[in-house]
Amino acid sequence: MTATAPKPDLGALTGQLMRALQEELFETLGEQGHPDVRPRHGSVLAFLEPEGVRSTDLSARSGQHKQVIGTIVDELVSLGYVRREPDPADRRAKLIVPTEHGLDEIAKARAILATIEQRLEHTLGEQRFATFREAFQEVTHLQRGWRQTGNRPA
Amino acid sequence: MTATAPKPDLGALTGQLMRALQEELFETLGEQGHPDVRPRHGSVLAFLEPEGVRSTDLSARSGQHKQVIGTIVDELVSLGYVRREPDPADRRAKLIVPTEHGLDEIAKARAILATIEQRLEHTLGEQRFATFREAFQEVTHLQRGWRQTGNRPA
DNA sequence: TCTTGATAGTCAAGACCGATTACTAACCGA
DNA sequence: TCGGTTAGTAATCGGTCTTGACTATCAAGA
Repeated sequence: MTATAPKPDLGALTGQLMRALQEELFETLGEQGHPDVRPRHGSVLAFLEPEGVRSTDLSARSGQHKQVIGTIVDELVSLGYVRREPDPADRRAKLIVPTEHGLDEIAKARAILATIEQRLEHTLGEQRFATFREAFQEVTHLQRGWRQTGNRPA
Repeated sequence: MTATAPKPDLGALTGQLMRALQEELFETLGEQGHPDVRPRHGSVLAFLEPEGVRSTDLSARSGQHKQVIGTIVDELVSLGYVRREPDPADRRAKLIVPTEHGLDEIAKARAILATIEQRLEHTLGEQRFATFREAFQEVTHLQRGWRQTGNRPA
């Protein structure tokens, strides 16, 4: 630790936070009976619903290509976390439905994240954390739309 | 856009923000004469100093394994962004020193990030953004140390 | 001076992950 | 029924991190 930069840029900061969150989440999940879920599986598991969700919806929600979603679902099927069911409303489509094991993972992952947030809330203070949380959400939303609102004159 | 989850978890949020930041940063860098820098190069370029920095320091600052830093430096050397110089203080060590081209990239990257931050500041309001920025930094720092402060009783 | 343990950097193999292109089957409106 | 669109799959490629091992050097002490 020679000398820490006085003001790390937003990009570096975000990358460091994501890595740190992933480390705690997946390490703890491993200790709680889910040692074989990996970060990329989050693109499916984090957006599932008990009744099932279409691959295309998962793709839109997570921002991943639908091909990537396809391979992730393949893995999760063979690991016993989800199954594919035909969508009664559209014969082309399939619903990705969580199994019992999948529902357990989803619940545990949410609990771990909630614990992390509570720890942060406790340290930062309730008011400060709530403000941060809200601003974070808004910043993410804004930045996701930079192509429209940003500096695209010419 | 079927139905957006009411409160996306901190992990998903962070991932989305990072992706959005990367898109704008590297797309703009490409338009400004640096089309061949990629996100991973940030682990070196974002932490460089004009006088040079050791690989080990870059590793510690970025959180990447030193082997990864080594390959990134290889790439940046062949792209003309940095060069390796012997460290006069330690014959084992080498200093990673930015070239003119590298200094230009670093300056432009910082300017782009600064522009993004200014845009966010303008939308959120000066006070709110400053609070967010500060809390973000603290949250990242806290989460990076979860192994010490976290729930590690047994 | 000689030893010993730690540190700087590199090599090599393997696992992991996302992007791209192309294709089939089914939908839907004219 | 024709034609454009959408859901999902297949196959491949390039990029990225992880792990373990190894060499050279340093630094501290017997």
